[in-house]
Amino acid sequence: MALSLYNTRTRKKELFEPLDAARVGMYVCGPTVYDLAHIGNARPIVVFDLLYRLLRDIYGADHVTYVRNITDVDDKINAAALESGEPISDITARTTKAFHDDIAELNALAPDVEPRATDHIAEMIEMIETLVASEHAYEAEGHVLFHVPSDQGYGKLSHREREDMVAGARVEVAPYKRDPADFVLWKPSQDDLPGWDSPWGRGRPGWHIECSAMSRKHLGVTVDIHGGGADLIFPHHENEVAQSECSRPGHDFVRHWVHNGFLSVEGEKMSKSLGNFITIRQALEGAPGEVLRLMMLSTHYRKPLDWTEEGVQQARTRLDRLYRVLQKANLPALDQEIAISPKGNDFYDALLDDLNTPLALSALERLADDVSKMSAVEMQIHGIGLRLAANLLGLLQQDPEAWFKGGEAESDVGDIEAQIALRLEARKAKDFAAADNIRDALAENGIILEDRPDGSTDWRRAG
RNA sequence: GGCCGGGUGGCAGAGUGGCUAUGCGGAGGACUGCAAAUCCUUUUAUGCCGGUUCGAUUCCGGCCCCGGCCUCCA
Repeated sequence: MALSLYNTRTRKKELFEPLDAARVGMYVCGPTVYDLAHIGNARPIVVFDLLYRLLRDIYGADHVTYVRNITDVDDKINAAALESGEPISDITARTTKAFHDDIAELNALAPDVEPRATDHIAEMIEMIETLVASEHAYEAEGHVLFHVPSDQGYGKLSHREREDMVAGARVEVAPYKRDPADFVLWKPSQDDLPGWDSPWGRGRPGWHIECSAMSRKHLGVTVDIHGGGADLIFPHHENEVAQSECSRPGHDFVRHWVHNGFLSVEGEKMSKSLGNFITIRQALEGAPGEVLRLMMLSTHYRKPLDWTEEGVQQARTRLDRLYRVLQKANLPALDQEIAISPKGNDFYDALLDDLNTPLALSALERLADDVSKMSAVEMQIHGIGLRLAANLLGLLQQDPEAWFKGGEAESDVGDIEAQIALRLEARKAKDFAAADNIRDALAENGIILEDRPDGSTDWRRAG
């Protein structure tokens, strides 16, 4: 079985065939660094991280290049700086750091290249110049605009007719536009805002041009996969296609367009006005990153995902159960270097089928169920398979002991064990009231006891 | 209005033209001093109306809802 992916452009699930299996490229639209990332931002991070892991597994880690940009020049950043007085460079540096910290908690691997828009101004200007020279773009009042009617193929990604777009336009059409659908490639910048010298005067790039320029620079004229949230299909990705293909006629910009569905919170669209905006950081206060990751993967990536407190709890329970099997299997320590692929089973096939993670998870849980019923020797062997499979999803990355007991300060472990010893003595003396008091006191501190059949007592931290 | 997704058991969420995942939860039982964990058993579903078919949740048509996008929100 081979990997197939849904392609937004053709609206079909297609066999994924890279241009060159030795150099598979994937570009994903990264964050604009003006504020903490929210759980909606986290979805594409997790989805494309999974795709990255899968591609590495299929083609070899050295043959896949994952590029995810950082947008560090944007009007929203300017607005944030104006409001807080914090220098723009401080905002972008601080927010980029926070972004990295947050998504590391979600077990997202770092991309191979993480280009910044401000490091690629020259490439953008060059592309714009090409477009102007070929009359796909024009200068007007210091702006450079892409002339949409000059692109015969415009609309092929989002499947929109130009007339519809114009009719539905909700923003005033700038008077200097030749056509209402024309969009900005370059715009003049005030002295107090970031700007770069260009053939059209001091200015800054439009939103869409950066991804076109950076994708080409780091992955070539044609890239195998370009991904992002479904809301980017139009206008962002449509415009990227226009710029890229008109500046290099005869070459496809992207072979497979992959878009993840939107995320809502407790049934409502996440928005600042509704007050249901959840940052990754806030979500991490309520649950470990792996739980959030499992939650993300519980729904197929193209479907809407409703983020609920109950859903997070369910994910936690599911993950606990998997870790319990791992704990029981008593596997040797993690060694990522020996990671072999769990190919050729229901689990892997589910992932190959357009990243069907809910189905893959069900296969994983069936496997876990089987493993938990095996003999100790078998359990070690098949337990490793279980862990490898989960690792492909970016799950079960921790040692089970650490999962159940880690977290808070390690210092009180001795105290917990002392209390357990006291309780055991009380139980031996049939003083169950005293024993239960100890257990209740520990429970109040988030420590749950589990008596084993052999008479010993284990403990774990409550989620 | 245009385009795109959805409507599955108490909840989450897949597959599938007939054998009806998986998880969470509920119920009963085993184990336990009692719990916790584990194990066993168990309950309930395919928005509405037609059509195709021996048979549809799955295919087709219509309808009703829900959500997203429609120029800078992942």
